[in-house]
Amino acid sequence: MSFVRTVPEKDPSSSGEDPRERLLAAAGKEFAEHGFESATVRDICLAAGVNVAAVNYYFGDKERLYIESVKHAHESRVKQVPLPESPPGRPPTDRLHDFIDNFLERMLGLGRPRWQAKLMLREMLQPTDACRELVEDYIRPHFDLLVSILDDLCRSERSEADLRRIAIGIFGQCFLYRAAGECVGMLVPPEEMTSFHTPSQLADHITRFTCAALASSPSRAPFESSSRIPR
Amino acid sequence: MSFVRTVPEKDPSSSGEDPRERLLAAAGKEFAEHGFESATVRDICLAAGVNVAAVNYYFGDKERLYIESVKHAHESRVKQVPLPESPPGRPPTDRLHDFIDNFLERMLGLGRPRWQAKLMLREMLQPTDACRELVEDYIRPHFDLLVSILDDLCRSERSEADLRRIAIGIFGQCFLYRAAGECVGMLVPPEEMTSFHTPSQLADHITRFTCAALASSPSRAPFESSSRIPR
DNA sequence: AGGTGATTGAAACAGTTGTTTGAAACCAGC
DNA sequence: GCTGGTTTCAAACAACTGTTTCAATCACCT
Repeated sequence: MSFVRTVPEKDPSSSGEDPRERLLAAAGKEFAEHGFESATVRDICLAAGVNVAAVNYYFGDKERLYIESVKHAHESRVKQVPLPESPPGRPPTDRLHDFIDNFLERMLGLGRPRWQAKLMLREMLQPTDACRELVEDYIRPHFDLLVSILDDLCRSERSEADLRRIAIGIFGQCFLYRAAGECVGMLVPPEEMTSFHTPSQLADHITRFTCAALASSPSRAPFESSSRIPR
Repeated sequence: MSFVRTVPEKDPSSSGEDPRERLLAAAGKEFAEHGFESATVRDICLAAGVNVAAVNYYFGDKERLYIESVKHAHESRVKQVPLPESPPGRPPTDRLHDFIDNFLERMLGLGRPRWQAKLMLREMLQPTDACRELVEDYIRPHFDLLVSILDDLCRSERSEADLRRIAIGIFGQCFLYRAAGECVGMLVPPEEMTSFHTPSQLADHITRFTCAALASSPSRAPFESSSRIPR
């Protein structure tokens, strides 16, 4: 069932720390789950174990609480998971694999708190004011690193624009599993899901696929649209 | 600004037809824009130009109106845009291009009503009961067709599982532009956006990229992870 | 014309929303 | 003990939510 809302329980970890911090954490989870409009301050305060008046006292109103919670999730995410660092001299092929593996692990891995990634995903799909900041601080460094790896990989034989397009394609392949993973699970047999679509298997596959495409030829071949079908 | 809600105006096209139909159309737009919980029946009825009591009269309650509007959008979408049909004898490479071109045009093209695709996207990201039906009726036929094209393309030299993984990768590349297009626009220079990331340019790129990867070698090479970096 | 059932309309229902209030409780420093 | 400021609390606020009511209106048949 999908129309029943899950009632947030008082988080056991929501005791001891300062209430402002607890509010930020609880708000992040609730906003990630329900979005800005549908998440209620009462649920957030219940989960944080504070009185409803606290959000007004510490943040003024719901909107500022939202912005602060997005920033907070974002910052703690950056601290937790730094950009992948490959040792110098490592071949570009392996550096690409390191990058994709790291990226997928962060998006799909079970270790980290899921709601942080979910909150950021929500921002990307329905951008609010927090989005631009998010992209510049968090997405772009990854993007630039990926582009530079790809540039090394094809020994600077491709244009910047082409590299960016390829990088976006790699993002997209990772992205689909994070955003629409449940639907992917409906398209693929279950046993295949657990054996062929784990983060590490996927990293191998995407790396292999990308390297194969880049290795084959500089830019144009082998496809050149022969005749276009009218749409 | 992103926190201000747009007030739905009475749609000029909402006159003449039967109110049940107008409700379905208005509901689709509102649900696509705001989601199930945040869309209000009053806004929907205002946009449809009917009384609030009509939703109870025709559908019983908000939830059944939602399910019917998703189905309705989905059905009219299937009628409008059939699967791409390539003439017999057309080489697999071109059939792949036809497919991707058609798929991208449907997701990004300006001709069709945007909210229908948006409503379906919303279902994929946060599946409700309508999702499974949506995947089976709408996504899977596309998916199966793509897999069969890929199978022809590499002359059945790859396993089903491998083909499915490649097909999902293609979906993902198209998907990213639809779901997070605004963020892509922040990563790429504006002039590049209009000249390198149009649906038809993208279709060429993705087709070329995929063909290059498939052409290079059956399965394993050229990447084989040499040494793994611990995460 | 008159009657019958389907449809519409304005108003009201109870419950929830974000926000505010003003009095308690707390916790220093004296 | 008391004092002054900070923090918490239950209660109330007006606005909005989905839903229901019931009389008014409409279209159609005899």
